Amino acid sequence: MSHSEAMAVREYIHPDLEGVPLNTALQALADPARIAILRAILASGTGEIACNEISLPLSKGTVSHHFETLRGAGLIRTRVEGTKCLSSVRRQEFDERFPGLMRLVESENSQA
Amino acid sequence: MSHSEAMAVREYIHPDLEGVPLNTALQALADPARIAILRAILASGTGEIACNEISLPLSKGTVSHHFETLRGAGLIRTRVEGTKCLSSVRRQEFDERFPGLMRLVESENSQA
DNA sequence: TGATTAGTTTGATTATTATCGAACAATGAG
DNA sequence: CTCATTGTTCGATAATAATCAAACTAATCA
Repeated sequence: MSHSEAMAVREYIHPDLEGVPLNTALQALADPARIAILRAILASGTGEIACNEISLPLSKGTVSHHFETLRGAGLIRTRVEGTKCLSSVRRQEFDERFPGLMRLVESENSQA
Repeated sequence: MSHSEAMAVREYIHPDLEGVPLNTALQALADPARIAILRAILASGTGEIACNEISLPLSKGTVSHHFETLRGAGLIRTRVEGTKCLSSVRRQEFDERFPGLMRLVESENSQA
């Protein structure tokens, strides 16, 4: 492909929270791996985390899939930074849409 | 079987809410049919409902399974009343364990 | 330009969950 | 006792969802 041609820059779709059904949010949260990802982001100093920064016993393809699911449910926002993609929790928006939900994820630190 | 022999009376197991992991609760709630059942109970005048009183496009075997799942997650309590089994929402206990969750189920009246 | 890093996508496989119909069990009514 | 009602359980199937490995894309670096 020529150097001067238009090159599709990686772009992420972030849904409007108002359009996210409760069921979608609950389904996204009903997986231990995704809960672990959310907690890792929340626990990070910067509030942002890259896919490969979180250590889960999963292949990178699977981790990418979980990030995608969280994104689709309006739980995280992802931006491109060089070669990596930093994700943050859409805390305020999500809280407005589903009050109390994220707080539960945050406060439960025992089991899955 | 003789009339005087011990007859196993239908008995339901209701878990202690403290022992219910967040993940179990979320998974139980991540199904439109179960959300519909909870809403039907909450909307009923008595606060109790029998399996067959709720009209869903599902076989009775499947409905029974969903009630069982809700029971296992500590969301409902079921008692035997004659030939029917009346289920109610364990509202207060559930609210103490997972503040805000049931409220979301209750307030969302649009989609799934 | 070539190599490296980070993540995505695809295709296939496995695991889990939902679902049904039919058989079964318990209770109450005739 | 026999029948009707209400659920449960079982066995099988269908539909989802999770997972991996490998190929691919983009961006940076040397």
